[in-house]
Amino acid sequence: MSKKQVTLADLAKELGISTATVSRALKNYPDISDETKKRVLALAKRLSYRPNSLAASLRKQETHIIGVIIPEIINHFFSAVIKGIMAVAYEANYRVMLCQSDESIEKEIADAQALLDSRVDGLLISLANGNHDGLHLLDFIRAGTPVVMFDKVSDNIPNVSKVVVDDYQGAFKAVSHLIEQGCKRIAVFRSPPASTSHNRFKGYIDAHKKFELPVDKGLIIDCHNSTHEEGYHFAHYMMAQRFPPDGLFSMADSMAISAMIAIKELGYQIPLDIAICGFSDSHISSIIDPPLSSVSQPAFEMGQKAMHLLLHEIQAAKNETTLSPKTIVLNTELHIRASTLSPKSNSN
Amino acid sequence: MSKKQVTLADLAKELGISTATVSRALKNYPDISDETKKRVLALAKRLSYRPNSLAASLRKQETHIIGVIIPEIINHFFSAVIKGIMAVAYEANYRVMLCQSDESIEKEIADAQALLDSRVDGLLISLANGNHDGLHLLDFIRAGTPVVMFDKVSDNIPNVSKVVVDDYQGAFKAVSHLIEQGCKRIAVFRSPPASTSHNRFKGYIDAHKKFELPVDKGLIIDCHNSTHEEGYHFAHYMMAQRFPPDGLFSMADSMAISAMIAIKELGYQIPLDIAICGFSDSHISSIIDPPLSSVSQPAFEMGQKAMHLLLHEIQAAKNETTLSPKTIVLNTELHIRASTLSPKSNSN
DNA sequence: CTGAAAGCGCTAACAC
DNA sequence: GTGTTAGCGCTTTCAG
Repeated sequence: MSKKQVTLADLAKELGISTATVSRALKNYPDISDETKKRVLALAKRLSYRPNSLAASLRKQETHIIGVIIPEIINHFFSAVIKGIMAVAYEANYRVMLCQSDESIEKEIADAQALLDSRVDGLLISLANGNHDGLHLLDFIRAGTPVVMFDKVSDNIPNVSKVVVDDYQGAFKAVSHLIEQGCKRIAVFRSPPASTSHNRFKGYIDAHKKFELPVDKGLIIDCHNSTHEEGYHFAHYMMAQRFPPDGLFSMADSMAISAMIAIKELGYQIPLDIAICGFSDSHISSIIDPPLSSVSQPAFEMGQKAMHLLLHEIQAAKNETTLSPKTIVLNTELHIRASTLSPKSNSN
Repeated sequence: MSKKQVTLADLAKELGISTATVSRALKNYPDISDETKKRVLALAKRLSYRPNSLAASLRKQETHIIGVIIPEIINHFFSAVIKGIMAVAYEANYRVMLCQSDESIEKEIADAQALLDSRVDGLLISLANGNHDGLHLLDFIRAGTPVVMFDKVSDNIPNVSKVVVDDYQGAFKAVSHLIEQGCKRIAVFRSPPASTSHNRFKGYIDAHKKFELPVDKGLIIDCHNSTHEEGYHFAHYMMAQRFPPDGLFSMADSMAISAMIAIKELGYQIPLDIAICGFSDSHISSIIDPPLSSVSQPAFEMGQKAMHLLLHEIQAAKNETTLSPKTIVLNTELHIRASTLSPKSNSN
């Protein structure tokens, strides 16, 4: 297809030297005379020579490419993570092959397989929702390719480092705050099965325990995909109950925001009738009316940290050493805004 | 580094046949006996053989990887485009190498170079801001690697297909609408130099011409990066003028939204004192108060179309044929909401 | 300081 | 239906 590329051999022939020398000259090896180096560089430039990374990768058994698999790219949180990953990757001279599982486990597996076949030097992955433990990642371990998981992780893969936020604490703080504001019946929009959702739910439960508040099972609402549509739908469902909640903890801002819209349409006041707290602190939360309280997560930093970890592991693998797996837990922060600042707390 | 991978040769030796046969068996070639095929497949599975794409790519001179360069990933528009790209790529069994220029021309050039060295089969790019014509892309053309530009494009590269939205019409409709609502002095937040910004500005000017409304140079506000911060800042600047505008056309929703916040804080009413229209129709526009009128762009579709075009060109390049470059222009739609529905139109 | 030669893992003529 | 062989373009011993 493409016009014939110019290769080391072409340069070598033209200069009457060996490809080995040309290769070394281009790579700025110490043992090459300035003279040859200059001639090679000049010719390479003149013929606009471009090294073939494929060939180098095949030979060196390393690609300087890392694979990234995320569930969904149209998502402020994940795009921020990717940005963090790419920032570090760029500095370290690594390229990124990006895949999106679309929350499908099958696609995630297929993508991982393809990345493995591409001989990526490492993999960064956030698991798709669902009760799967990511065992297909063992193929990477077996091949000696480092894997670092972030955000939605699995505990069933030995020897894998992870970067997560403290989902438990975040949820615990959020729900405790709601209770302190006087909420007695706090509904929860529970995201689909994933480590994050699991830990946040524990935080929800434990906050209730701490304040000795009973948990009403009827207020636990399981969502399938954390979309705006679901938030809207479940808000209606929730407020139509015989004893509607006076607080809502939504594990995703998207749902929290749509719920707010639905609730306002229904004629309820926020936070007077129901206080609402989200998770992720998307920029939008501070903008809507009333401003939405939310738990913020350091997405960009998560990407950076994950990539750094991976680079270390790649380095270690090169040296045939093994690092003991690390788990980095980043702090969440509860941003309290009007949607939870209830006068109820006074009348309490 | 990695444990020794199992190769075709390993399978061949174990089975006492040649690598060629193994290769053919795995690829389901017609001229292979069912017997051998079965044996090969079985062994491959047992040893969990994985093909080395690197080697195949080097040999076949095609990688089944496409490069994508965008200015910024934390951006609803661009992530939606990427999603469109990846959806089509996945179906066609292509991988995506993603780069982010961060609106830096130098980084864009470096990324393009790296992608070229990786021998991607094609490139999809949206140019970084600034008055540059993307001439570095000629390297791809020279190498016979197809390029398709989208959104922010350049007209100075011959033989390159493009996918854009009708920025001119979008802006023209938006500004015409503002004028019809009674606005007499319409400020514009002009995004940094780029094809999109250029065309939208033309639409702004021509709408004024159509209605024989003079353009006040003082109302043309040049932004550096279309951020929320800028929107906020320039809103203050704009309203502090001796004759503040009664309309605002912002080339980015981000700025429009922050401007709304600033303007409300200053005590002005929207749209009574000033009507506001944005561009991009981010989900947020329909949520804020008042809902923001905005010009929507079909981002996902843009990604799909661009990838389809690229696939065609890759196919053509393989067949040594050349397609005449195409430019696909997608329609924009003006979503009219409360931020521009001014009572002024009645008193007119 | 430079060259010869082997080989990374795969595919595609070309034989038989 | 299967094997032989020659590379794809690069890096890296090993020799000199």
